[in-house]
Amino acid sequence: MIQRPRGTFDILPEEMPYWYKIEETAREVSALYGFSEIRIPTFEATELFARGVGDTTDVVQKEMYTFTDREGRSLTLRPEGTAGVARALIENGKCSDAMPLKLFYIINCFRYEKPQAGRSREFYQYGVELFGSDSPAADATVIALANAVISRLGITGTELQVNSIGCPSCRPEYHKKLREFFAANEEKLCPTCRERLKTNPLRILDCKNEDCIKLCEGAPKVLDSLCSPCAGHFETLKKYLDASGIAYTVNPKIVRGLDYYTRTVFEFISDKIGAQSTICGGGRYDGLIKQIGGPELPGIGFAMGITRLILAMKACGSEVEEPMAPSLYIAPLGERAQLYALKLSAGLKEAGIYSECDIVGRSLKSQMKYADKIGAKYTLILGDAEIDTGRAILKNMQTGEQSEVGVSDIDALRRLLS
RNA sequence: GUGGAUGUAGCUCAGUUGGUUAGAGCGUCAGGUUGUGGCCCUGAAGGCCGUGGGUUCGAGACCCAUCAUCCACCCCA
Repeated sequence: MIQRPRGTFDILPEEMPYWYKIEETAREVSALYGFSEIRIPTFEATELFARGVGDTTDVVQKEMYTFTDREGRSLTLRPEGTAGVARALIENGKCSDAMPLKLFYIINCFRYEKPQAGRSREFYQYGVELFGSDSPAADATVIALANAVISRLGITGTELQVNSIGCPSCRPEYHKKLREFFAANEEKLCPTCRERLKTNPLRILDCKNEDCIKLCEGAPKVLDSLCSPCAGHFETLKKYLDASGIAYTVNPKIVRGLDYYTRTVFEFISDKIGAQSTICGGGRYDGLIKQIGGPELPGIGFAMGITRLILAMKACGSEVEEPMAPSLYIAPLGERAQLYALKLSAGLKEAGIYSECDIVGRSLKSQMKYADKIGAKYTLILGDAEIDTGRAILKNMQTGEQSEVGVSDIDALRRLLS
């Protein structure tokens, strides 16, 4: 038995209603907000992610599926969508289009991580990117879109957390202050945080270690260290969110692990799906396009983990479409009837009626059982006598009622069934 | 990458202090007299007991390794 690779999963037919609902909702709401779909390659030049996502990040350092192709080029299975979308815009000259550019995508991504509830090595995300506006109104729009999708999916009890992590002009200053603060208290930090002190001191604020949490209480706050444009941006965003009636809490501890984020960062958190509780994560990335070789072009976006959405939908008892049940099951008896049944079934399908017909050669009793199991609304019993007379028995599977109907007129049959 | 728990039929699980041919329920398939489903009854198929070593006269049970799954850390969607 050859098993699927670790961290991958099969999406079985019985799960599809959830996927359909999410994909339909994502497309519908995106369209309402004026976002168009884009599809990008599954793999890209490794350098795109190294430069875009940032080569000090965990994602790039230890989680990428990188390989060399037959010509010796280094390629990487996309670990996220934003860098690829940004690349596609630059490469296709879209940066000169009318602004803002509003795009969404539904893709699979790959990260070499240890699997856990809500975390797999191949995962799916619905993401949205808005380029060409540095106004907090863009931030508010994107957050409103995320909020609308989540609520339309019937997911309740989520919390929106927002924060600002500053920009290239004020963040270094804050980093310096943080570093100084923690360096003075280094012996109180946990081992991983001592490591973070060198790599990314912002992350220390998010540590779950008790001693670190205590120490963080006295640490300089990001929001106090923002430059005035960043502070203004954040204040205005909050005002817009308030005006839109979108509830949020400010969490100065949220820090995104991707280097391209600037200013606004946000997460929608669910308390119902285990430790991987971020259902949607996003933020502003004003430097990204420039960073990967395009013009100066601000942007903001988010991504939602589809399997996490499904976990949350199930936890919330969100309703999804039932699988289609056939309107009619045709039970042929014998060779002649089989032939006739296939023809009849095809005719009904042409008329837009979902009908099933035995193709296994079962006994009538077994066929009845099967018709019941698949939820057929009616069953038509077809033997030699019926073909000769052109009239057969139609059984209503709910009431058990039987009546004789003509089988040569498909239109008449269709009317009977609907 | 670190830690904890768990691997017996398609699914959910039993399996006594190690002891003959490995069990149940659900599901699947077939029957329960002529061409009629749901309930009920009968029967069948389906397991190298995750894999590889070891201990033992004897291992599904014990030991070691390995793989996988789940949970948490980490990270993130």
